[in-house]
Amino acid sequence: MADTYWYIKNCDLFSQVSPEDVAWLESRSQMRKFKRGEAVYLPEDSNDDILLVASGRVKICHSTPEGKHAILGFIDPGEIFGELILLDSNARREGTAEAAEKSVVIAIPKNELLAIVQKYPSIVLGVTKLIGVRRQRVERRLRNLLFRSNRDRVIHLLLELTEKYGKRSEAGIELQIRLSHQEMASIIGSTRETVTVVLGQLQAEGLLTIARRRIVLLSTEKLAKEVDEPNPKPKVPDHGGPPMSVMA
Amino acid sequence: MADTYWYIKNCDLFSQVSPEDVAWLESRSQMRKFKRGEAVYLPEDSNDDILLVASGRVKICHSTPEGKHAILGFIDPGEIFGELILLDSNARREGTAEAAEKSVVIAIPKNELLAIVQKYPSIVLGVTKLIGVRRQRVERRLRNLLFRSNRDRVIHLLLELTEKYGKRSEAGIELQIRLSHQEMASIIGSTRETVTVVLGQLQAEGLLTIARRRIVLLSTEKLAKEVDEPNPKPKVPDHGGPPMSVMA
DNA sequence: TAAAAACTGTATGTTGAGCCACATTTCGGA
DNA sequence: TCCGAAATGTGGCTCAACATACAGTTTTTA
Repeated sequence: MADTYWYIKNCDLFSQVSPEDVAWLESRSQMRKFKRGEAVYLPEDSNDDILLVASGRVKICHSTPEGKHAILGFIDPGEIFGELILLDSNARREGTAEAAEKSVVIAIPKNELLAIVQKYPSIVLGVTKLIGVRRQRVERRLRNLLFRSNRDRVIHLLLELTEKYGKRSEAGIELQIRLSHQEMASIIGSTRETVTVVLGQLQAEGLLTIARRRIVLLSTEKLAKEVDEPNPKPKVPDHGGPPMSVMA
Repeated sequence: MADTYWYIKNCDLFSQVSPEDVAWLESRSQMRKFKRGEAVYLPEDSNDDILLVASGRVKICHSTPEGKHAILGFIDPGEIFGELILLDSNARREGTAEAAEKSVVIAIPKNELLAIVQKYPSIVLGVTKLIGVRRQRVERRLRNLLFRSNRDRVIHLLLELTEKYGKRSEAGIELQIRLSHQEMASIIGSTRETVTVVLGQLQAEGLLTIARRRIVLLSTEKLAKEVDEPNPKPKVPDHGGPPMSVMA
């Protein structure tokens, strides 16, 4: 798998690692391709790999036997997931990961990664920060679920997506990610129908427009005001082009 | 503050640290006492300390302006909290911490702690694990909130408390922690009245008894079966005595 | 490009659990 | 030990959100 070099190098976490070590790590890693909807790992997997998204997008999910479904988060290119098994040797994965679209994932064996970590202690700090950031994200999600109405959670989600996927366009801020109502519902802990209705309301109120499954926010100020949050800035610049990570 | 030595030494995280370094760290730390209900920190605090519970118990909370209240977790003696500010220099604390009972808290200045960490890299790993464990805990909480009914969440809470505070007694397993219905409600994201009702039901069903605000679980098997979880083992041994950390 | 699959829009009945109100019991501090 | 404050027990009302159902639309893929 000679080409994964660029993928691994693209991950911020490994920016300090020498090309030789990256090459070594890559030679021990596995590249896997997934179609949209395919499972990347299951809870019962005894997998000892840390996973890196090379292209596409992976979602971390939890489901119940009764068929309820929750999405914990998305992993974009250049980001790793399944990182918690670095901490605990007998850890099992909780939940599942599935490809949100056609994706390439690099599986880095835990033990070889630990060897590299020995040599580059800065990686530990990076991983710690990553885990911390994700913990804060989950806590925020929990707060929203506890304190906010269904409608507010939709608005909140839209604003959150703005920060990561918002791209300024003529009409307003367009979200560079396509989520079905069902997916949004699974993120905010609601139902498909409710999301449909709320989005319809917001559109009727002139706060956004939806065309061909693309959401354009017309006034993030008004939306932000409604849930009493600071107005987010879109991350994706307006001079075009997909986010860097997609280039790989 | 010559006596904090034992407190700091009591924290697993610092078990590797030499007595001299512990003494130095303690000399830079502050001991603070709190009455039940007092705030240990507020979100707006620009505090640069990591906090260690010496005795008592601290709860991590979030509240809304409208007066809703959620409890994220409890910190028992020997455990640290506020650890996320180690990761990000400009991090603010989210939420608040308040003493659940009369408590003594050691405030360790971030910078001095970082100096010690330099010398004992194992601490980083410990902190990382701590953050990871807490993240998993929040994720579990999130799942419960998303997937389970109010009743099941109460049961779940009881089983969770069993693992940390359960003590086997003649009648069954007694929880060595006293929580008001309001507090339980704040933990599971419900209301005081609902918790009252559910506990009443469970008592009527013969699954537990409540006497003088002490909960005794009569059949963890049945409870566990109802929420479809493995039957938890009580952590506190039956040969008496409070948990070690209280001895300090 | 056509058929199949997935997604969206809307309406209608149902219900879990929130909120309010108040009586009663228990606790904790002086 | 007593008293005020806090916690508990119960009932009733209300409503947000879920479940169900189905028609119409868009997207995917064969």
